[in-house]
Amino acid sequence: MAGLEALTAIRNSPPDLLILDLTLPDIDGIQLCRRLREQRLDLPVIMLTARDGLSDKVLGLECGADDYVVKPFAFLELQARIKTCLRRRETAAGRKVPDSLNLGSLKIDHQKRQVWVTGKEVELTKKEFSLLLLLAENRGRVMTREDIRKTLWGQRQLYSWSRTIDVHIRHLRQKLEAEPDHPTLIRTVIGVGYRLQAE
Amino acid sequence: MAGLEALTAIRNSPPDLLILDLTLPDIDGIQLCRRLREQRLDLPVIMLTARDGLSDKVLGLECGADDYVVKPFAFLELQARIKTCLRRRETAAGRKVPDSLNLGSLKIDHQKRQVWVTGKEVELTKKEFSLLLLLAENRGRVMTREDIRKTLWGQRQLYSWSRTIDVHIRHLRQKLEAEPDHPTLIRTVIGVGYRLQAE
DNA sequence: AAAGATGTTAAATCGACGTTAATTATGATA
DNA sequence: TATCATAATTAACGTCGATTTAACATCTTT
Repeated sequence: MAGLEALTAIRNSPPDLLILDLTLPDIDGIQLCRRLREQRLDLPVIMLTARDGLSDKVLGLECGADDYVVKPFAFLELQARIKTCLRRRETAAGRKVPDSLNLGSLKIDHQKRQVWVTGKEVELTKKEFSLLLLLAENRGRVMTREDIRKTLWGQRQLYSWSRTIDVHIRHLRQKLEAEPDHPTLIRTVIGVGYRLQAE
Repeated sequence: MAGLEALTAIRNSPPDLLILDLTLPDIDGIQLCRRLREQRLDLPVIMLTARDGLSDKVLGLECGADDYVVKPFAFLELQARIKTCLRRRETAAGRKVPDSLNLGSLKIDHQKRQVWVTGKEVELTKKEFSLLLLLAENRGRVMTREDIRKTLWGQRQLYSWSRTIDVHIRHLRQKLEAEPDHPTLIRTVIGVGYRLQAE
């Protein structure tokens, strides 16, 4: 399966774990992994590759993979690593990540990537959803523009003077706020960033 | 350090991450790791070992280690794996303990960038917040105008005859003091600077 | 009282954010 | 591959609040 195809498929029905070959036809595993993270799809990823070079390993892990297995590998090892990954996710210290967030009138389903406001479903684009999720996961705390840039855009540069983030915020407000021009949910913290009002 | 010793030390003050050599004097790394897990000490563990045998790897991961690095290893790889482990922890476990300062009636939450006086939230601008934070972090001590200039303005020149700092102090007092004209919280130390009254 | 330091207020300047529409990128479909 | 719809980004400008300046007042110390 090609990388881009995979990305779509993953979004539509996220698997429990992803084993990713570093060499895919169109975009490589690292790119794919990065994209996943940028879109806040935080499923466990195991990188699988023939390359043994150190820089590959480091790159693989840096871009957000959870683990790395070099080909040729023993199946038992892969199996063990898969187990570890899944266990980690589950136990993640007992508090498993709830796949739906309820914040007053706002409800977010992490897995299905769906959002409701006062019971009515709202359609968000990819970027909008990622942004909302970031804010929601850190509700109450201010997310600086820098935080947002790093998380949603990663390597690909987004210049600091760009108004892209503002535009997405605008769209979110239009879709989520009762009065988009007097936002109560997504607050601006001038000179710093945005904060989603904690319920 | 021997394994049993370590176990006690870890219980007493759990580190952020554990790098465990598989070969320790009394009980080996795998044993130690198992014990940790039995005791619900869920800190990230990276196994470090000379043995490259498959069964060791599998054992290591099975017993609850988060990752496994074979000696001799490149420091960069270890570094990358450490990063991954910690990142995973951060995102999985969600929020860390917020570092909030409590100074009598004044409460400051660094993370949320919020400030309360006698339980009521007070809105501060960026400069006001930075200034307050500087004073609060050095409460009891006098911050000279020089200190303040260096910290809040850095390179960018702010002439010594400028009244900017005073104005910000004024604003803080208006927002924080019971009687802004008779400040008790932010005291002036003439000829030197300002001091935030230690609790 | 004089000099130097800080306090105070309002006005000027500056910069951050908001907003809309146009443009470009993306991805699906034929 | 060409086409089309939709999403993401850029450009351009508006608005408003934050920060700084200016001018003068008041306090402190000698």
